[in-house]
Amino acid sequence: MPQLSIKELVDRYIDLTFAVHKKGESLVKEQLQSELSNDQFYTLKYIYKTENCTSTELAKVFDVKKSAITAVITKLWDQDLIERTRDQNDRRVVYLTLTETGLELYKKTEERIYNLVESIITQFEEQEIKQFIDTYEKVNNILTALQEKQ
Amino acid sequence: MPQLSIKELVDRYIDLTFAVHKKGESLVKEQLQSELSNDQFYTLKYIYKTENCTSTELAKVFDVKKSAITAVITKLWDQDLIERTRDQNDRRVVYLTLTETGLELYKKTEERIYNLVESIITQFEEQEIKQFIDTYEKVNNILTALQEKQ
DNA sequence: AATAGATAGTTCAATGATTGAACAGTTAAA
DNA sequence: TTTAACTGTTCAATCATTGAACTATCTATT
Repeated sequence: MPQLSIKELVDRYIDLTFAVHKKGESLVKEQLQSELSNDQFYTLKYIYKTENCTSTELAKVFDVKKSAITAVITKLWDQDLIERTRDQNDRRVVYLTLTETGLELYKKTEERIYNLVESIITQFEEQEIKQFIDTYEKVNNILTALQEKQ
Repeated sequence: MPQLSIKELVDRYIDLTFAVHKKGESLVKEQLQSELSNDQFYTLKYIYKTENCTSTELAKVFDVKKSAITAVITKLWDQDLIERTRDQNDRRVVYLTLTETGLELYKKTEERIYNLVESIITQFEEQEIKQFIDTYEKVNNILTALQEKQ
């Protein structure tokens, strides 16, 4: 049995990250049923999950300029899906939260994504997928460290 | 020690796919040093790796309309990075290949990406990362099957 | 052979997303 | 108090993507 070289591992990793992401995005898109774009969904999700979420933070996480975030936010705000609240101590800062409508739409679509991912994950032995996600988390930490060195 | 529920696994998986992809894209972008956009790089890569690559295939893999691919291809073609060759048996079909310049640029940037990914992968025990990539491959296969059902 | 339908790829106008630069308002530091 | 830094917005310019119409070609049916 031939030993797998580092080169082969690297190649497979690069190809897989691309392929898995593309297919995932396309399946997520179906679940959103044109009510939201993928990016709009991820934005709602991030705001929902994050205490005191700001534009600056979103710009960093989504890796786009702040003016792009303003556009995204304004579009969601126009649809009454999110609220903007000024920090009373630092009046430059605007906190983003979901409105009731926004929360409802988020929860509804989130559930569809959840079901999709669950249907994938439950095809594995618990031990295998748990190990996978643990390693994935380590990869994420390594990437974070690499980025901060920058 | 509390048992990890499916719900927690699903949540972590969803968050990780998003986070890892964003950070990866941002690090790849640095390596490309504004000579190519990420999508241009992936396009060159796909053409390089694929025998008899066509627009239709690229549109499917990148999940965009064929007119978008025409735009991408034309831009690379303008820079003399790729060639278009008509199939002599079916004259509707156009095959895409890298020019010498395209191949050179691809190889140069590919090497930088390779070094980046290698520096991540070699932080793991070989057994752990090998297992990770095997499971990743299975995830990819499941996604392919899901997409084909569509 | 003649026709109709499917397929590969392109064109082009319209739409959307992202950037870059300038800006207003606010805070922190010297 | 002045200066510098920071948060977020505006707006014009740029770039990517779509949708529809189109050309050229091939396949299947009669």
